Amino acid sequence: MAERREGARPDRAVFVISVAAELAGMHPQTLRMYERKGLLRPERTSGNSRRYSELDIERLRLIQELTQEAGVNLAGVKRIMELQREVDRLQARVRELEERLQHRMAIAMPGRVERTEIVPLRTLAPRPWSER
Amino acid sequence: MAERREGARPDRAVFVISVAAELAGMHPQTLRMYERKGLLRPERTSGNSRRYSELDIERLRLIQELTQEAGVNLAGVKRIMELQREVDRLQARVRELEERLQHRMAIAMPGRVERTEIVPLRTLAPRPWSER
DNA sequence: TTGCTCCTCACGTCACGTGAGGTGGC
DNA sequence: TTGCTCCTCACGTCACGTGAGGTGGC
Repeated sequence: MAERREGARPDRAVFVISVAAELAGMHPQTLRMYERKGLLRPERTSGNSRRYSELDIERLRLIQELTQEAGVNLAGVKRIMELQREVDRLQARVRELEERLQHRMAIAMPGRVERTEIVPLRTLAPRPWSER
Repeated sequence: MAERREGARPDRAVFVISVAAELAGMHPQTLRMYERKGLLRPERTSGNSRRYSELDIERLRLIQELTQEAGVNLAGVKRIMELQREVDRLQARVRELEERLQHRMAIAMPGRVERTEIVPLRTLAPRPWSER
């Protein structure tokens, strides 16, 4: 198995504030303000300098889109990012449940699975688990 | 069957702007501004006056909470209300899917339903639909 | 030393809320 | 007529972005 390169990990804090600001197209002071408002929390070195990850940069770009294109203020951005996480979580849960139900339907109606719908089982024999 | 009283319907537009503003604890001009920003859309009478429903009042109270307590601006409120609708929709979908799956499990394991988990069907006889 | 980092303070700009002012219809 | 409605305009306040200024460590 190949070893994962550490440099490729998007949560690895590798950028100093000047580089992060350049990558995001922002003023370094703006990044400090966003942190003060609780919008993101870059890591700190032992010398107390900020270190930003690739994920932090993505977060900065999202903030930029919300503030500049949509005109949302920072309190709004914070709430929106929280809600977006909730949406993502729920979407994953829906996918998981749909897959389980699809799976059940495949047992109930082998070869005729098109949608997850409740159907009467009366005339249908379940396919044994061991034959799957 | 009893007839539903029309006055009780929360989507019925019954309040003129001065009353709606009083109920929401706001200035009438503020309500007009919110409409201009697309945060809510009260009905209009044939004479072009606004008429607010109970649901509109609830929406106004939500806007008030987001702006005054959380400090969100109106662009943010708009986006947050859209995302909240998406969250509500997804939560309902999750409940629906969980119920369906629970139902399937009840068929597979009568009397032993605790969690929705995939289990082997090999040794279990399905409960006939007609007996439910 | 140079060029970064840290922080605080201040200022220009803009959004928001609200009041004034003038209009029109029940 | 009175009291509402409609609208636009203007002003005070505050948040946001950014620059200055002074500090400290690799």
